[in-house]
Amino acid sequence: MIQSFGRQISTIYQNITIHLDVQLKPYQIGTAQVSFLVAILQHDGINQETLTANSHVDKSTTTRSIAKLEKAGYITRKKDPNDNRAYKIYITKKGRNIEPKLYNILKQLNEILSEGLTQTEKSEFEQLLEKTEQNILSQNKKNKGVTARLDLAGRS
Amino acid sequence: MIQSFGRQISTIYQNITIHLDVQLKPYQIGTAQVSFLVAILQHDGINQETLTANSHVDKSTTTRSIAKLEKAGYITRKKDPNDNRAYKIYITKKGRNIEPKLYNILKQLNEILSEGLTQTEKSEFEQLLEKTEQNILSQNKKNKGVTARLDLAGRS
DNA sequence: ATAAATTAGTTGCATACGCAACCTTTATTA
DNA sequence: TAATAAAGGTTGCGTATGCAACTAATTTAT
Repeated sequence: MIQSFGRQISTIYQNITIHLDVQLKPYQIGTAQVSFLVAILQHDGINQETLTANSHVDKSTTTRSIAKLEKAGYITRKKDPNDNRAYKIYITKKGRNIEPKLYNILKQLNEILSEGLTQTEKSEFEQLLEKTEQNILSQNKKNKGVTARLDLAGRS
Repeated sequence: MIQSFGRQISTIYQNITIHLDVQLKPYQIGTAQVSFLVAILQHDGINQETLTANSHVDKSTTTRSIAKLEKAGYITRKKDPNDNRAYKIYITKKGRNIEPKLYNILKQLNEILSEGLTQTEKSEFEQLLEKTEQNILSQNKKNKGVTARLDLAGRS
């Protein structure tokens, strides 16, 4: 059996975005914005860098996703008075208003995904995903290090 | 705990593409082409429609991904003599040549993802992913049906 | 204190992908 | 058989995302 995990995860991911994009359409945001919006709802005043680090995405992705949330009126950005490079992100009233609807959509998604699984299976699944996530994250982190070292070696 | 499965799967997926894109760079193809190339390697002469159906992607994605594989010289397209609309996809010598390397990359990915899992856990994981995949696929299929029906209702 | 390195964030570029609209060809049906 | 529907593919558009190069501000080192 070739591929297995990778193929399965890819299909699930693509279909999650299809599902969420439909659910989120009334709120004029896309799947990409969800995790950022949730993070900001739970940590009002969080700075962009922390958002990026916690999301495991490229900082340019954060920039663009946050920009979209701001444009849609769910958040505002304010310069960090202690660091003129940095921004802090605050939720707006409009953002706070959709909080319950957003959580509902996410809860539904989880229920759809885990339909037919026992409670034990659900928690097993979460743990397996957690391990897998750590595995691939640390692999990619490792690769970056290797590349940098090779670059240095090339200079000699 | 909000999000859970969706967030985890998203992160894993993104990092799989990062990993695969690096591994596949020497062969001038991207992550998107892998599943198609594997399918063609295993079913020489498969038609595009079947590729689309088995991949659970939009047919436009197939069109573009296949075009890229053709451009890179790994496959050729021939008109189906029995149906002038359809194309059949054949692997080229160049395509057959990278088969072992491709399988190796995929095998490695699986090993990275499942590192530290027991054999039992691996097979559990696969089954859980399989269920999850079916759950979200059938949910999205259901939604399409509903939309279509609503459209019809609207005409009355 | 000043030069060099690092950090926070942005932007251009390339890839990927779904949806809707479209073109051709084939199948249905009236 | 002629009109209509459906099927196989393609293309335009919008969204998402990583990487590399860049700017501006802050730290570190000399």
